[in-house]
Order: sequence, then C-alpha cells, then structure tokens
Amino acid sequence: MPELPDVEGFRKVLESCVKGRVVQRVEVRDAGVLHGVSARRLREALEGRRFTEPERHGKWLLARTGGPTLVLHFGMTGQLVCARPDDAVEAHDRVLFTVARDRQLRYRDQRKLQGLWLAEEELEVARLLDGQGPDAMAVDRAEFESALAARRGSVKTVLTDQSVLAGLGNLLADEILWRARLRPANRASDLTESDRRRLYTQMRRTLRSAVTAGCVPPRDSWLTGHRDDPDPACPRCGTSLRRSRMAGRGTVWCPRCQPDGA
DNA sequence: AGATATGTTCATCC
DNA sequence: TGGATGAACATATC
Repeated sequence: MPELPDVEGFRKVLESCVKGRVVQRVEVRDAGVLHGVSARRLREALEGRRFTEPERHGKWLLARTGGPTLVLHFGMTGQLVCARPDDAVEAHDRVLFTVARDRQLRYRDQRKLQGLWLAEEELEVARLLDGQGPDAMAVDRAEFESALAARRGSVKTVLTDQSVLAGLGNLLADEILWRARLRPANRASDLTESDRRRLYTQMRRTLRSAVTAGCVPPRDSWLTGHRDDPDPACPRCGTSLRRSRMAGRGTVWCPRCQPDGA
C-alpha cells in the first residue's frame, strides 16, 4: 500500500488521532518490527510524552514528541490506524499506543519489511533520513529537472530511486510516466526539456489527486485501475497494455501512448 | 507449487 | 563509480 500518498494519509492519522495527546501506554505485541530499540526502551521513552506536529519525508513518517522521535516506515503492507482500545486486536497489529481512554493508535503490518525506530535526538533523525532525495511533493521544478538530468538510468528507475526523489513507488511511477507519455525504459538523461517539464507537471497533478484520495486510486480512468486486469487495455486509447519487469518490479505501459524514446 | 505483491538493502557483475 | 540485476527480508493471495 504505502507510497507517498498513503504515508501522507498516515501523517493525517497522527495529526487527528494523537497530536497534542499524552502517551499513556505503549504495547509492543511483536518486537520484530522494532529496529535498534527494545520494547522496554520504547515504552520508557514514550510513555508520558506528548505527541506534537508530525512530519513526513518521502515514505518516512516522523512522530515527534518534543523529546525522542518515533520514526516509521511502512514497507509494502504497513499502515497506521486510529482505533479504540477495546476494539479487537487484529493479527497484524504490532504496536499499540494508547493516548486516551477511547483512543489508540495502531501500527499494523502484515509483512514486517520495515517498522519503527526511536530517534533519541535530532541527529539520529537526520541519520535515518540521510540519503533521501528531496520530497516528491515539495521539490521544485528546477531541482527536479537537474536531479533527472544527472542520472543515466531508465526514467522509471530514477523516479523510484529514493535518493534522487523521495516518495514515489512502483504504482506512482508507472502512473506518472503514462500520463506524461514517456516509456519507462527511456533513459532519464535522454529526456528533452519538454519531456522533463511534462513529467514534473504530471507528477504534481498525480500526487495531488493521490494525496486527496489517500492512495494511488485504482480508478478506471487511471492506469493503476487496470494493472490487475487479465488483458489490460489503455484507458486512454484502448491499446493493449504491455507488461515488463524493471529492477525487479512489475511495470505496465501503453506502447502507443508512450512511444519509444530517441 | 510457483509466481506475484505498493519497499529497502546488500551482494555481484559489467 | 554507476548502473543493472537478483536475492533476502516475512507473509498472503492468486
């Protein structure tokens, strides 16, 4: 699930569910999601602290407290849900944060590919986010264009490289490239000035809608709405979509709308 | 049984 | 050094 729009949705969950509230109890049900911190230390560090304004960078989420910062990454299946303490605990609820008699934040994750970190100080936050490129939502046109121009790899690989641009995942990259009419395998450094401008514009538009939806919506008019069709057709021109694999990730594109570069 | 899945990291080869 | 590829991580579903 989680790409930038999903994580932005989780940031809003933090904002509405726990911001301004004091952590009353931390319950670690599966310490396998903790990185570099014990369940005991996590509890000691957070119980009694008040959550402040949460932040997001790319696919990383920072739950700040004024003291230590809880840093979250959701891998492919993680999510953050606002529940009530007496709601039944689900199989994949890994850590529970009770912040009121009727409010409990839950880190839920099936596959445990990523998880939670505790940054005791700002320097550790910086260390965890070290190597992340500019956030895809916040990057300006000039920065975006120069980041792309400097890379020789395929444009899809570059878009999903978190050290170039933070936040885009597999679905978003395919969606944006389809809207910008660029073939994923084209080299980023071969894009023309107008290709790059179009790509930036479409990235913004796509992100705006997806953030509103809280995910990359599988709408009929979007490429993403057809990824799982048995014989997918381009929602724009009806041509059969092509599938391939790039850097180990399933890639979908329209051979007609997204012409071979060069 | 095997392939696939929205992520990241590490090893390896060119 | 960059870039491409594949495996690994853990688990569910088609």
